[in-house]
Amino acid sequence: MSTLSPKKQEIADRESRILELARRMVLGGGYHGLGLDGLATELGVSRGTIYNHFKCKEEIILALLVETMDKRREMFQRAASYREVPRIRMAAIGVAAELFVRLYPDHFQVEQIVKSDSIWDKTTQERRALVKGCQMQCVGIVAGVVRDGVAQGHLTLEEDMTPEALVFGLWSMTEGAYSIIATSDAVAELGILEPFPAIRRNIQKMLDGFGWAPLSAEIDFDATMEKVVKEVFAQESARLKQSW
Amino acid sequence: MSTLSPKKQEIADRESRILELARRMVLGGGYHGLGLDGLATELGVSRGTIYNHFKCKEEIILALLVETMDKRREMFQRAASYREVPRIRMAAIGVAAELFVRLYPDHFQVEQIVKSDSIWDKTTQERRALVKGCQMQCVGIVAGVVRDGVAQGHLTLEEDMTPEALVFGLWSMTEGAYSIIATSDAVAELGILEPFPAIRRNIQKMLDGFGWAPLSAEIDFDATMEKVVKEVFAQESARLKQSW
DNA sequence: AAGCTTTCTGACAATGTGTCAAAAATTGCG
DNA sequence: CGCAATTTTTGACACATTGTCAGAAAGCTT
Repeated sequence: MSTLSPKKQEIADRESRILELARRMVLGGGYHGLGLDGLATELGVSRGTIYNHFKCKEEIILALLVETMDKRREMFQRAASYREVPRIRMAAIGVAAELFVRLYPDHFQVEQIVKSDSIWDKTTQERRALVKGCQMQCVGIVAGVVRDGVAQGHLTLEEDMTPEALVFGLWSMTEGAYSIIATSDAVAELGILEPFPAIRRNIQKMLDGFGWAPLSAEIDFDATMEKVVKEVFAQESARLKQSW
Repeated sequence: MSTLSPKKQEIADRESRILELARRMVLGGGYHGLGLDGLATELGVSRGTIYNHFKCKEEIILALLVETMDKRREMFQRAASYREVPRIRMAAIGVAAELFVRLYPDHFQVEQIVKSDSIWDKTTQERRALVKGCQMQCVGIVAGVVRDGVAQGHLTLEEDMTPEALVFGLWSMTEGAYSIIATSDAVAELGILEPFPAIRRNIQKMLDGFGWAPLSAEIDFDATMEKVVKEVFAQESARLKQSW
């Protein structure tokens, strides 16, 4: 079981080669940029072979989504474990989210496709469960940090306000912001030359609004986040073209 | 010029019939739910006739987007003119945004499609300009209210923070939140039974974080927003199945 | 090497978009 | 009204793309 036969190995390798190429094609031209014919040709196999790996085109797209979502979950996990007060751990998760979107700029494109098309009908139950599970785990990690903040008395949530509702706000903001950035040049036209710092600031203000101590005015969050980049995400940040 | 000839009238009517039906089809099955063959058949014309109105399928989709965006712009305009302090006018715009998304639930589906696919290449310059213009007008309206808040001393923006950057935050939050709601049942699984009040609250907290007076704790915003619904959007809210 | 199993192939069916010459309908005008 | 000019509509056609499957090829086992 330790080593696969040459043929089996080739097949296993091909699966990731398919995904790698498919990712580039989606990045280039969205849903229609991914053509199974071109994909097969480029890989030096016939179209039928692709269908030995994935039941349909939509399954490939969902597989792409799972790949990056899983990577993000792992980064969130690492950020949430940072040894600091909850509010700073939350900022570390913000660093993770930002690094993620800059490392995998295609992720949001894939996400938009999955949202736009009625893809879910065609895909297998298993893969859909993978997506959902990853999503819920990410939310769970963040909600955990919120809970810690409440437990340590740094943050008091009004009645009928749950940690999850706060996470929903953070999720909305990042999801929306990255989506706007990725699919429109409106941000530049608004005179926002550096969107990422703008997003960070808006998020900080929201957490300030909830009264989560220490407030952003009391701490140099920029320096803190840079520290997180160095200590937790050294490897990832090295792969960025533009420096943090 | 007052009345069109019968034939011209028929053609003019058909254009809106196309859009109306196309909207339903997109709502049903996303990008692929809109089939020009079915569209033509349902309308009792041949496919070629559709192409007399729109150069391609993507143009139809963009036309759908323009229709609803224009409606939203108009609602934003009305909300921003509400005779109150800026922070409440901003809340009125929030009411407009929420009413809009509830009145036109298909809008976000269309928006996702436009974002996912590389649609822009196929469409005409004119219609793209319409979209962009509408977007910018909406942002301009909201930014104007922020400026009023600053001018009246209710809000002080730190240096290198522009009104547009704040609008970007609001835009991100609403865009992201509505997108999450529309395309996933994650919100319900998070135990957020009423997402719209949750969104309102998160937005209020962000504005609180910016220190925009009067703060949400100082005013009964729920009552205020209900008043806006009654006074500014009586007609629209009547069309809602569920009450505000 | 022969036989069995797995994998691959490419022609085929099915579906969908966009085009265009010919047909049909409409309009303008004497 | 009648007829010619113009506009509009039609549907067959060309082309592209996804998914299928019987037969071919390759791999594995003894």
